[in-house]
Amino acid sequence: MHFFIDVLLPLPLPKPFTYWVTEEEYNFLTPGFRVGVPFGKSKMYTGIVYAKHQVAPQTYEPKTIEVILDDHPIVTNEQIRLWEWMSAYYLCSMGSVLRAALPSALLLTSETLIRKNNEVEVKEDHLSDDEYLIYEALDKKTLTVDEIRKIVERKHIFPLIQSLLEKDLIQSYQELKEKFKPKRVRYVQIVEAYRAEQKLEQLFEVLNKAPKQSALLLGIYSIEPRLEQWTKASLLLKQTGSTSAALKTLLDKGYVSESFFEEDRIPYVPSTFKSEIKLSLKQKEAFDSLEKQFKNQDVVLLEGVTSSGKTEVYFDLMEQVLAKNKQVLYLLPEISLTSQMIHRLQDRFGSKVVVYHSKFSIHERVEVWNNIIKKQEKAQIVLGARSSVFLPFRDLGLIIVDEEHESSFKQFDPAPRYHARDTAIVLGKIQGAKVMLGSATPSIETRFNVERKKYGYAQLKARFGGILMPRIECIDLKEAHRKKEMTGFFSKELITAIKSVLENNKQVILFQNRRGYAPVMECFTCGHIPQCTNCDVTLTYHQYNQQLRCHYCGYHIAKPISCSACGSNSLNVKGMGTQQIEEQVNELFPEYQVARMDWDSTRGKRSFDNIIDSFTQGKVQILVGTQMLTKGLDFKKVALVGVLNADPLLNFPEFRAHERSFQMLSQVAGRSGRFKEQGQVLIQSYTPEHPVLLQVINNDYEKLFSTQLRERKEYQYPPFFRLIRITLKSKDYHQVDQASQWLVNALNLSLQGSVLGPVDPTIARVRNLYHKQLLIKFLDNASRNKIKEIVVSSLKSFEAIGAYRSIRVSIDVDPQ
DNA sequence: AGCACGCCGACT
DNA sequence: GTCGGCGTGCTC
Repeated sequence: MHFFIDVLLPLPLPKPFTYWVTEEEYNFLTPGFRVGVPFGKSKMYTGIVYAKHQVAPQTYEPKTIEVILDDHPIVTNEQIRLWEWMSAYYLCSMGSVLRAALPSALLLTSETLIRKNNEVEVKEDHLSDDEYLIYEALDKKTLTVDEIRKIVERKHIFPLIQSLLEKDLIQSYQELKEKFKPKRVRYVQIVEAYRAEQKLEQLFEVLNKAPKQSALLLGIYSIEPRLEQWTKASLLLKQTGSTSAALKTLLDKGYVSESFFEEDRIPYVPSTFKSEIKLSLKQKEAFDSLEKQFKNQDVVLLEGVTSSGKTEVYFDLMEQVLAKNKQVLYLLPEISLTSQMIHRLQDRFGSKVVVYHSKFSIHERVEVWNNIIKKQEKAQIVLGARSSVFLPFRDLGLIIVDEEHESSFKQFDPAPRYHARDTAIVLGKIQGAKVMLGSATPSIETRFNVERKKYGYAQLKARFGGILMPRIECIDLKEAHRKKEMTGFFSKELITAIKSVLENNKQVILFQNRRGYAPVMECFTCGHIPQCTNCDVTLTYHQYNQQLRCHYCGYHIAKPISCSACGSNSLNVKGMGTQQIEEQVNELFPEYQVARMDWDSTRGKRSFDNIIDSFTQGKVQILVGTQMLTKGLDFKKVALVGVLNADPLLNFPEFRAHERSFQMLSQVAGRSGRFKEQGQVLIQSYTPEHPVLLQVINNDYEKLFSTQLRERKEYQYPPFFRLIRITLKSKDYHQVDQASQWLVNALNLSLQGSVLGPVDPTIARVRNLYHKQLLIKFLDNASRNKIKEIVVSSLKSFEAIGAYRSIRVSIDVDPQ
């Protein structure tokens, strides 16, 4: 009898790989176990058991597995089902899904180590210089391949190692390294023999000339009078002000013993929730309506304007699910995961909340993973960014997708290019959990699904505490320029409004969308703008380090003094970056403090929190920033929001541009007047009569929705049509040009001309690769599976063409 | 994804 | 000649 397992590897392979196992291993293993398996020439990989069977492969001889890494499966069956859906829906390999799903610390790979063979005598004159160098270095310790590379300062060292192996002078072996290490904390206690009162007194006498050691013993007693208990060493040292040297002496003398205990990296946070906080009438209505909707629907949209207190409604809903002892997943876009939000949730639910997102260390992620799979109480609520849909939930009762319309829920690169909201809905189906989508400005797709009764609907239309919606006005930049009423980027009206707000001791937010307004350097003489050498983009000017940078490939040069095209010295910074706005604000309002917040100025989480703090505390009166300041933040004293130019947003060449503009402007506007008084919003634009601006001013989502539906239908876009975008990349423009034409033709044979392109994307060359895109459009009610089958089979024939072999293909289902 | 292999141009 | 570049194909 033969026994086999199919193993998923974290590589973009088309299917699982089969390995031999023993009968015992076969009986022990189930899908979801981690195994270490040999793969390729020398590598060892971590894989996940996908299936087990007794069918011997016909075309190859399977290898045996190296090791079983855990005593229980670390992936649930439900997760594997979600992975299967994702791989089929987003047209990517299971391996890519696996790689995205597991915290990297759980995916160990092996390292090849080289050691000296001491059994064999060496005749040194038989060795080349480099060989001798390696051989000598191995005297001291075993080396990794990388270390050897450094020693001989050569790139290709395989021939050298090969030759030494053949002479039997060295041996190579593989080592799997566990990356995750539980945090171990030192505890101490007085040894049993000295715990009795008498003995302890004697001990103090013995130590009367060692005051530091006595102090430590006293310290142990004062922290934990029950001497049979353990005392945390770090706490003891801190409270007694002792050094670890003194403690070591006590340990060496045998008066004290030590032990290490595993401890969580995620600290315990007590809940400070006071149960008398009750929902307002409006909130209660929304809550009841949600409950009612969930009786018949698995997915419900809660449409609630900014400041309406959606969060409190979520919290009460979560409370109900927790009472049934089920888990809750609370999804937020990455930029909304601010400490403000985390603290609010922890205040209410204490240590039941865990946070999971990209800023977490790989160790913390594994801890979260383990706590969830073990269904620990301390991980009952997961607050996380899009990748938290991959966590090993046991018994999920509710998923909340807040800011449901946010495009950052869609992963762009690398595969799997999944949308966390849509994935959450599938996850909800697999887990039997209800899904709540929350937004002030729902995506057209979601709102359309409400319309056609696929989703339930509830709303919360009044701002909490009866705060009025802000007063929004547009300022005509054409007019302002004609009347010569502009100072830099600021119209007269905006300046007056800012002045009046500041004089009333209130705060101002100035919003600059980044799109289209990165600062560049331009030559006044010839008009040349420095370009990236690897990509078809202009280089962006960064003031803080005086560099020109490419945002696509990272290429950078020092700020040039003269123009590289004509040699003149008349180079100037152009474009409206937040930096220049900040400078102009400084000139216009020198007596007030300005802070700037964008991806350039806000390196790291700390400086982000610092800026937020100084603004909330009123140390700063004017905040200039990009969309990152519109998310998950609550400022009480902001009376005016200024949008410096709405046009690039409105004119962005993308079918969602109007929807996006509405969402962004509404959200920015919502920052104004969050407390008692009505806020003011001023939007500068060259096209103040633009329909979307009117919709924003009137807070008329319904109008936006109906207009968008009409346009989307007419131009064949979601939600009526579905999109799949295929991008081909190659070093050779002609090759990619021909190849993309071939692929369009091939696809159109089966898809009756519904494939558009190929076109050059806005940025046609990135990292020296030329891009071509094609777009497949198909009716929403067409057979999705059939179309995807056609795509897959066409790509298979494509890859079989030798001339196109070096072309890289990526598929984006439901592109943003 | 690695990683080795094979073929090519640029040098000591 | 040899080193390193890059394109190609395979991995149970």
